[in-house]
Amino acid sequence: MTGAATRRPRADALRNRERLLAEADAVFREQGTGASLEGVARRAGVAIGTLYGHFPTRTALIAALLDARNRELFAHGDALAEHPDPALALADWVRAVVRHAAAYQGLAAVLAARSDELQDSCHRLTAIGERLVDRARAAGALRGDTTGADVFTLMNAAAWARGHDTPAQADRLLDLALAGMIVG
Amino acid sequence: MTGAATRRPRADALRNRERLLAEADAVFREQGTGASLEGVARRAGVAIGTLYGHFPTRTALIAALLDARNRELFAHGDALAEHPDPALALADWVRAVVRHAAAYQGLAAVLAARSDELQDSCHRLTAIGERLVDRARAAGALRGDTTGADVFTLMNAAAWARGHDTPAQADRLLDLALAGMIVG
DNA sequence: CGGTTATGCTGAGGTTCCCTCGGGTTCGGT
DNA sequence: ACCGAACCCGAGGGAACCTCAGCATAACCG
Repeated sequence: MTGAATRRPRADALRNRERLLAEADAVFREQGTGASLEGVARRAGVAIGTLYGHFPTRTALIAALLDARNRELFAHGDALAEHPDPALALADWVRAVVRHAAAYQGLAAVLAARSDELQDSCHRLTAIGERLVDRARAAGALRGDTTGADVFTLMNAAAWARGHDTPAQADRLLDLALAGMIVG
Repeated sequence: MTGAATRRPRADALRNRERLLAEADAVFREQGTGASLEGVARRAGVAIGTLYGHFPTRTALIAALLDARNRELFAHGDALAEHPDPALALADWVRAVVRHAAAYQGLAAVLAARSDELQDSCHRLTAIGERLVDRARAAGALRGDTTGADVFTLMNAAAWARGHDTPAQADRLLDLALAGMIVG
């Protein structure tokens, strides 16, 4: 029943998938996540139907792009859980995620929408954040009743600001909010 | 040369303009600033060309909508300049602008783009903010080198968060950032 | 009040993008 | 070499954007 002895995926399918991911990454960096998918397909030398065959949804495409790059971010987050200074660790984490999420303009909005297709990435992300928040709180380094949700909102807002203001200005906002969150 | 003895504007033009503004306000509240302009025109009982005749650009339409409602906001801001507690005044101002800018989802992005069509509204807005910042700084209520630009960025980011998260969550973010900005 | 003229309205149409789907193609397996 | 599944193609129907040539009508004038 379950032993479906599935056939090896076709070589051209793999090629096209990689090509699409590469071009989508480039286009989204240039024009944001709202860019034309027909343009992506064109640049990848592939028909539009092929793109939809691999990625039924814009969000699915974005999710695939993120998956490919999340390993190191997660590794960094796990390492930070051992960091001697919980407050610094949390701040470092937030800044890392913001830099990551600002890769494509418009990504923050996609993440904030919390669609099913991004559940995996988001879940892991919030789990790490939650853990760092708990540790910081235990160390008495958190002001008031700051929660993991607050951290998530802050990361999204800062990532959004990075795409609509100068990065330097967005970083100032981030510093401000972190100063309000973390007891010096 | 300049004495062109211009003719009075047509009554139907004025009617259509008002109708368009009213429907645009309703539609933008429901669907955000990205809503279909053809839908707005339809709801206003007017052809699409009429809409473009009055408002050559989506941003121009938004600017007209804001103009109509900015009087009270500006009045509030001017009143706050006399408030006995400069820190409270600044916080109040930020919160008021954020509530205002969250009327339509997507408005924050439009404001952050700083197009010429919104120059008037934005200029006045930042001027009031700058004034309140200066007063707060003079009273020693501001942390570090916080600037008017920081306040502007914060307002935008918070307004964005309001449209993409729960308002309550966005307000928590705002409180956090204000706590980081204002010396208790 | 009718005529004149500027002002404003209309809606078809060119363009871009979205997404689907039937038919043709190509690859993996034998 | 050949079968069948897996995959690719691209036309095409929708929606929205924006323009523009021609028509309608409101303001002005005598």
